[in-house]
Amino acid sequence: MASTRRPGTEAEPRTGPSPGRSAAADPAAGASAGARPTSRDVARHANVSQATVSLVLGGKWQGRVSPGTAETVRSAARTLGYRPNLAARSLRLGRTRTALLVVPALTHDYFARVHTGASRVATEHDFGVVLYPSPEGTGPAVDPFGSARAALDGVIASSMAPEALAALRDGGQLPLVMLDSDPEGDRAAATVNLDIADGMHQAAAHLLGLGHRRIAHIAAAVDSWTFGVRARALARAVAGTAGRLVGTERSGLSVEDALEAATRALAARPRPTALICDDDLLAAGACKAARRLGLRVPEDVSVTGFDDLSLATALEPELTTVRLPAEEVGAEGMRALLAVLDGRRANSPVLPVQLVRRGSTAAPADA
Amino acid sequence: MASTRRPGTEAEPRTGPSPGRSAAADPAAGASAGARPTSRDVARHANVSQATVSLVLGGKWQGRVSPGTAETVRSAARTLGYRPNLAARSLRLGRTRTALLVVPALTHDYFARVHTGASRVATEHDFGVVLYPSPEGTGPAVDPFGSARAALDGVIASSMAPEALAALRDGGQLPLVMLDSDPEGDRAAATVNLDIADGMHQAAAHLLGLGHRRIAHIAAAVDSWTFGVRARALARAVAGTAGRLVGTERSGLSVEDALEAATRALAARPRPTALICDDDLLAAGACKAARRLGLRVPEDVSVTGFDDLSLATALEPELTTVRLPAEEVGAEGMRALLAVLDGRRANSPVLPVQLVRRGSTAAPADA
DNA sequence: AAGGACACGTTGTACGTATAACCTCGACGT
DNA sequence: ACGTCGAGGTTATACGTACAACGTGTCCTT
Repeated sequence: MASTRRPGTEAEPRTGPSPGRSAAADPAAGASAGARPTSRDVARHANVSQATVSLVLGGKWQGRVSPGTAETVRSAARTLGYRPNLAARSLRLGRTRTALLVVPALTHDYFARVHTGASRVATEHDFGVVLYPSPEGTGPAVDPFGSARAALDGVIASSMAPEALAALRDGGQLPLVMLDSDPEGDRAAATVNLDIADGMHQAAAHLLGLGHRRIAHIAAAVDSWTFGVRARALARAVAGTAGRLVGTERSGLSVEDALEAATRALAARPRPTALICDDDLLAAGACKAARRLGLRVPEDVSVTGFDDLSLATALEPELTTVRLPAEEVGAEGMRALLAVLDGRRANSPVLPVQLVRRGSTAAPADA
Repeated sequence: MASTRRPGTEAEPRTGPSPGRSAAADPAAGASAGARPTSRDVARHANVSQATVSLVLGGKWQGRVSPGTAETVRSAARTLGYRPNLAARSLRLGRTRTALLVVPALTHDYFARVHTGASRVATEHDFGVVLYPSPEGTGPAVDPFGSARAALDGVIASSMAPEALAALRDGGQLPLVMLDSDPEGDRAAATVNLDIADGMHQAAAHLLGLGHRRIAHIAAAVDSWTFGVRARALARAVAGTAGRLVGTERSGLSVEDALEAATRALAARPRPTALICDDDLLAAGACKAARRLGLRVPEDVSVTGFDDLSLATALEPELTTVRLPAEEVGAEGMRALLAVLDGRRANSPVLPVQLVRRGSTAAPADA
């Protein structure tokens, strides 16, 4: 009792002439081997209707199709190598199971990791991720929904500037999950944040505990929520202690820029004994600056980074830095988006961060 | 004579009942503001047929639609905020204008740059790129076409191992462009390669020219065409010169692994005076190893890298390395794929590479 | 004056899928 | 003997778009 044969399903009657299709255009037509099989081909092969194929392969056949027929259909699909046409499915369902991930720059290790995490969770849920390499060269007015070729179900945006965010929401009324962004400006359905303030507190406390009293801040000159938090948290962490913030130098997010900024910071007299940097890239530049001034790290000047990029352990000395669970941020962002799309209540976690003590910090010599 | 009014286009006669759609399901229905506008909405707004809208917005209206009507249509589309439904378009056209990019790991700067380049060219041609984070955690048998949710027009694969490549081609009969891969195994429609051999020759010649005679190779323990080329090219470059290859240590593609490998290489007696590394990450590890052994770079041992990652200039001393035009590789790959899809003849360029001399190499002390 | 030829649109499909609504049996209770 | 009911399917759409094929008036040629 493998399959229940039915009459009347053998010859698929074409409902009418099809003037819109010139079959003579394709010289290879006639042989059925060329084109990709459709659900109708599977149906023909299994002696059932296309609807049955859809039911079986869609998993909704319980009590509507007999187990034997279901297995026949699955087997036919397998032998034909059937893969559903995603465009057709998306058109029918109005959903694409694809999310847009907007990041400032994929070449920054942090965002690459965020992508990895988001992509992993997406794959687990049969979802896709398409990247939007954020408006750096093309100007800020690029429409993500124009350039992202895929139809989208939702958006995950990391470290978005406020104005870019506005453009995003205007472009499409899609569910939005924000990463590393101001949780107050809640145009988002959910937010995933890191406890950046705590990280900065840990870094500052670490330096203060070592005896540092003159600390300079190498700040990222990027208009992003996360860097604002870092500056404020550092100010608060130092306030009321024996230490002092003896300068803030703003720098672009590159080693070269940071080298210049740190050189300026180290020109102050009395010289700061520690540089607290907004990013590991900046910390790398700070180390270079120190050494060019004839100062040793950490003996003459301590340096801390932020993010714990792979760079942190490639440098020498290895960077003391604040480790951010980047992949987890991406993963949680995707989970939140999936929850929203399911109509479930998405939580907006704040993930903990952890100072990692390595070789770039030590007690100051003059303490 | 702005627009030619026509009778009979006012009331769009619904061709029949639509039992497949329960309008009562959506409580917000009735008001026309909720849903995304379709080309038919634009047509209604502009008093033309949907076909005309398609012609105008598709740009194929020359001589078929009057300029005035065309402008009316465009204006209507603008005010309604019309965006074509990509799923429907893909279904109709059988093409998606989306390419799959397969890379081993996006967290490696090189591949992030390849993606950037490919993505840039894609955007210029109104194409999309979806990433396939290659089978590292999930095992090598993952089907890229199952996990990539988008329907695809073609595939660009970088540094693919042979067996993974086979799985790729079995999965879908899509045009394939290979990057950094064996040009002989031409299952690909086109290949984009770097002149890796020349790069290795430049590095070796540089060291030999400085007077180095005992050179060790820190080789990447990755089964990839590009690393095979590096090893063979190095052997050839050194053969017949006053220099000698005094050891090859294989290492995983991480700083930690490279540290161990380089430590082994530097344990040889007489000690090599130069380490030539397959990758900047490995070079970073080599520098760490040297310093832990009390050796200075470059005074006691010279180190060269490969790729010119951002890491190269973050280190101190900055790495002498072979610069690879990563973005250009991605861009050329996408151009080649677009050419193939257009039915044009795609060329398979071999891009030049350039040694960048920095601080990690110098003449040996004992020369 | 007749017959194109052209400009400017329109009507009608089909792409492949998912599902609502319908149909056809055999079994079963009364 | 006959309605009824459920199991196990089928038939008929519609999603939104891009054309192929087919009208219309209008002007120009012969």
